[in-house]
Amino acid sequence: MPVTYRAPKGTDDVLPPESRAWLRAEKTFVDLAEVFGYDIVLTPYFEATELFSRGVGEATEVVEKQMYTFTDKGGRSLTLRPEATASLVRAMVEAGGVHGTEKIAAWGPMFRYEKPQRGRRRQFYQGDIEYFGEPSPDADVEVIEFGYRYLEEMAVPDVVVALNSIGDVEDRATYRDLLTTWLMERQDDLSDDARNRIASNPLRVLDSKADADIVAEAPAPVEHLADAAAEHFTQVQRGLRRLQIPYRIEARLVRGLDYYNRTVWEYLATSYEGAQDAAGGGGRYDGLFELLGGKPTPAVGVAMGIDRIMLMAGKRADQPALDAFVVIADPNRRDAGLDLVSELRRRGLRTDLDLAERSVSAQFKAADRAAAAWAVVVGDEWADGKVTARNLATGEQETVAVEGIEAWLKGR
RNA sequence: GUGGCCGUAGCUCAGCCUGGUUAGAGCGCCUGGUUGUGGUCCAGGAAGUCGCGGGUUCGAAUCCCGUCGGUCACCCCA
Repeated sequence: MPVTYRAPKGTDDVLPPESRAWLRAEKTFVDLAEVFGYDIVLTPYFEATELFSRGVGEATEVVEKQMYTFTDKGGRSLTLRPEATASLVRAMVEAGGVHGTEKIAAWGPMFRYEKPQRGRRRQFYQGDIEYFGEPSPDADVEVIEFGYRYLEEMAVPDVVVALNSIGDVEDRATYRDLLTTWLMERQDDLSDDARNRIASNPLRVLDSKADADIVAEAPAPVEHLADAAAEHFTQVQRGLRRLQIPYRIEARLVRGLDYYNRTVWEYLATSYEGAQDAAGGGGRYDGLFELLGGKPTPAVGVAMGIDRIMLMAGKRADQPALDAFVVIADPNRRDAGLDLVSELRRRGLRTDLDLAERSVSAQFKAADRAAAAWAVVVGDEWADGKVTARNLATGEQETVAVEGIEAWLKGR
C-alpha cells in the first residue's frame, strides 16, 4: 500500500514499544517533580503571539524565524508555544501573581519551525520545573540538581553541567557596551551572521561556532559581574560542589532566550555522538514576571529535552506485557473464553486473546509474541469447571479450577 | 535558511556506476508438519505504482531535472 498521508515534516509518531518508554519518561519526571515539591500545571499549547515575542525576545532566533504563528477565525494572532516558561509565568500572573514562593512543573509538546535532524524536531517534548519567588542561589542549585537527578533516573550517561553567569540586566548594559566595542573593532573578521548580530544581540555572538577562534579572546560576561551577581554565582557553585554535581564553567554559554539573568546552564551528555548533545537547559529569569505585567518576582527554571533524553538513555528490558493470554481450544467454547477474558480483566489482570478463530498452535504463538506470562486454555476441561494454565516461560502446565483462577494466577 | 549523503517488500538492505526477459536476500508475517500447546527445526505462501512528478530512450529501480521526506554538518537550540 502506498503511503498517502505522512506525519508532517519534523514530527514523529511514537508507537509501541517505544511509547512505553515515553510514558515511563513522563511518569518518572512527574514523580521526581513531586519528590522535589513541584506541582504540575497545565497551560494551553498556543498563546497570543505577543506573549512570546515580548517574553522570549524579539531578537532571538526562536522568535525571528521559528514560530508557528497563525490567525484564528476571530482575527487573533496565535502561536504554538516554542517553550513553556512564558506561558507558565503568564498563567501565574493571570492567577493573581506569586505570593511567597510557588514551585510548579509542566510537561508537553513544544513547536519550533526548524530544519529537522536527529534530536531536533518541529514538535518536541519538554519537561519543565520553575521555582518562583525565591532569589536564593540555593533555588538555582535545587533546580539544577533536579535536572541532574532526572537524567540519572533516565540512565543518561556522562552528564556534566555547563554553567555560566551572564550577570544582572543592569550590569549587562555595561558589559554589552564593552563587548559591542570589542566586536566592532574586529567586525571585518567576523562571519556575516555575527556581524549582523552586533547591534541586535551582541551576547549571542559569543556562542557562534563560526567565530569561535575570535570570540575565545572576547571579554566574557562572567569576568564582568557586579558584586551581587558574582557572589550569587559563587554560592551556586558552592552548592553544586556540596551535592557533588559535576559542572564546568562555560564562559561563552549565553543561551538563546532573552529573559535570563545571572545563572544559566545546560546539561551536556558528553558521550552522546550527535550534534545535539544538550539534554536540557535552564536559567534564572528575575525580570520576566515584570516584563509580562506581573509584580517583580525572582524565578529560576529548567527545561529538559525529552526527545534527546530518549535518544541518549540506556535501553531497559521490557516487562511482560500481559499476565494471561486465553487460548480457545474449542470454537464451541468461544463464549466461555470471552467471559473468562472479561472476568480476568475486571480482576485487574492484563489479559488478551486472539479473536481470529485460529488454530491452538497459532494462538499459542500469539500468546508468546504478546509476551504473556500465562496461557490459559479453555477447552474440554471447561465441562468439569477447569482450565489448563501453562507457564510460557517454564513450559510447566496444570489443569486447575476456573473458580478462583485469578487468585491462582496472581499467587504464582 | 545553507551544503553533503540517502529514499527498493512490515523492518534492515543488495541491485543503480556499466539502462534490457517474471526486482532479490535476511529477519518478520501467514499456513502446514503437530485436527489441544508457543519459544527450536523443516516445507510452502502472501506481500513491492523501486518516495512522488516530469524528461531522455525502442526500453528506466538504474541516466537527467524537479519535488517530498529522512539523515549528517552548519546556523541555532531542548
